[in-house]
Amino acid sequence: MPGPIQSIERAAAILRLLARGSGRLGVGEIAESLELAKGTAHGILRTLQGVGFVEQDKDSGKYQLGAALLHLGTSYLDVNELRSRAINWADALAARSGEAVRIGAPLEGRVLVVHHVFRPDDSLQTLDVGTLLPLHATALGKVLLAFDAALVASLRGGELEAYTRRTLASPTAVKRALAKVREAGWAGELGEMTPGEAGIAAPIRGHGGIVVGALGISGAVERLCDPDGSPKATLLGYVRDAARAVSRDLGASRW
Amino acid sequence: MPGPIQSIERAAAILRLLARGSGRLGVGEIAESLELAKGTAHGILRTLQGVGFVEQDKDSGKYQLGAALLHLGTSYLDVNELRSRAINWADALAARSGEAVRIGAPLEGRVLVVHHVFRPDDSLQTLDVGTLLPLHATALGKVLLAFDAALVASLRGGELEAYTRRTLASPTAVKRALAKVREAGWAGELGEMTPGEAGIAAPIRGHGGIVVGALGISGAVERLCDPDGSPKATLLGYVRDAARAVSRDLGASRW
DNA sequence: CGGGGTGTTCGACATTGTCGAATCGCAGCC
DNA sequence: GGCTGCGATTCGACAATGTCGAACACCCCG
Repeated sequence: MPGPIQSIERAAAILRLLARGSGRLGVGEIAESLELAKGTAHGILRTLQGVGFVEQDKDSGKYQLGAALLHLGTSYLDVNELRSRAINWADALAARSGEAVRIGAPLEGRVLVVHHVFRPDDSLQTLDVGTLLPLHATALGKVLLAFDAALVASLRGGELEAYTRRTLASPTAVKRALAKVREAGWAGELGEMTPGEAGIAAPIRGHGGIVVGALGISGAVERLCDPDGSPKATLLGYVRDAARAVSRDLGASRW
Repeated sequence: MPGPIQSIERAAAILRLLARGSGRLGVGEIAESLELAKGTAHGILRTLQGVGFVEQDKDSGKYQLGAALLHLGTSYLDVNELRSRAINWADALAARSGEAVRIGAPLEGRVLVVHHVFRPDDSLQTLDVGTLLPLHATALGKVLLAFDAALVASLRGGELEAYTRRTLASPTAVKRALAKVREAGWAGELGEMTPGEAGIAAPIRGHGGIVVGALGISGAVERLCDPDGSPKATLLGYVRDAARAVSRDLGASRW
């Protein structure tokens, strides 16, 4: 059995590289980052440009992601079953809880937001669909970690960035937190990603009970938590109910 | 000078194929559509699956677009200068006009929506970012066609689908309409894409005056047009003002 | 239980992708 | 205005890879 096709893997690596940081890189930078010959990198970039996956700035010569990816990304949402099943429950949860709702699934060692319902008020909010959130510092992420040993194994200690003073930044602390999540069946997060913001999430299960995603709300600590820091029981109940409903829709039994 | 890398082009073709229609296809269907050997198609799919660009349904064996594309698509939005420059003007235009605002750029012979501001009311709306709209049946598309001869050349008569009874479905009709758009400097659309809905759009120019995108509003005919079917002068003015402002931000002079 | 259809695997080999070296283009500096 | 340096681009030899026909595996249906 032959392995994967090298040039396609390399092309994908270039696209992922361009999705990080400034998003604009020269041929030399790309070649160096991926340890490729400049001619090789250039050939791949020329082809990616031809198919619209990459664009080159005429002035600086730098490359960046191309427009064709936007359509592909959006088309992915159309076929994503987790999202299809969860949309209505997420809308209902936002209305019921009065908070922003997000649905996440694991991707590249982080949480990919596949659906985002704004908090139903007039505040200025930005859409998170498509963004990658850290696993260890979000309620969604902790849920995904708690029920996926392989995901935990892929998490390296060096990657436990401290976003705030409350972020769990040691493997031991994360491990302990995950045990509690497994026991409780939900995860909370209190000012660990953003100061003053809290989150509550519950697992979404698919066939056979495997956790395929997480559903959660987030908002100001004062609105989501009791003075002692624990999540408000009513909100927690809403989140778990919605997650269970989505799970049933996905074919999970008895969750 | 060697040509593009065949396997990368083929991989891109597979992804585009999966972005159409049902979005789920088997190896045989993909091989047949792209005139590839089944082994070849399978090898490419296996690699795309490995990098997260494709997923395979365990039950049916069908392939579909993968989660990694969502993140790449969203990252594209972050580096898209047209969108970056236009966001605030689009928000302002939505508030000012009370209608939905969209920004589009050409992609694969259609209009790619790169930004969408909802009509500022409580009505249920779906986000169009990432979707592809037809060129001939939308105000955005007519603007892009009017100022891009190559785009017109790529448009085939057979592709002029009649979405409503008012859609311009013949090359002659489209050509005449585009001449008027060039002369007027904006495009309108009246029930040609969706019955009862109208659109008004103006060109966004970049360096050297080249049209790089279009900015437009859309809504019910009664709100956008006078009884005689022409766009309301105030709304048209708002659209042109906003498009000009974005153009200036993009470095176009004297537009 | 057998047949049909689809996904997957294998290995020969022809074609392609890789990469070192050279060239081109452009900007900045003297 | 010319030269230098740096980054993008091109080229062609050739080794490595991607392709594809054939066979196999699996599953569903009659």
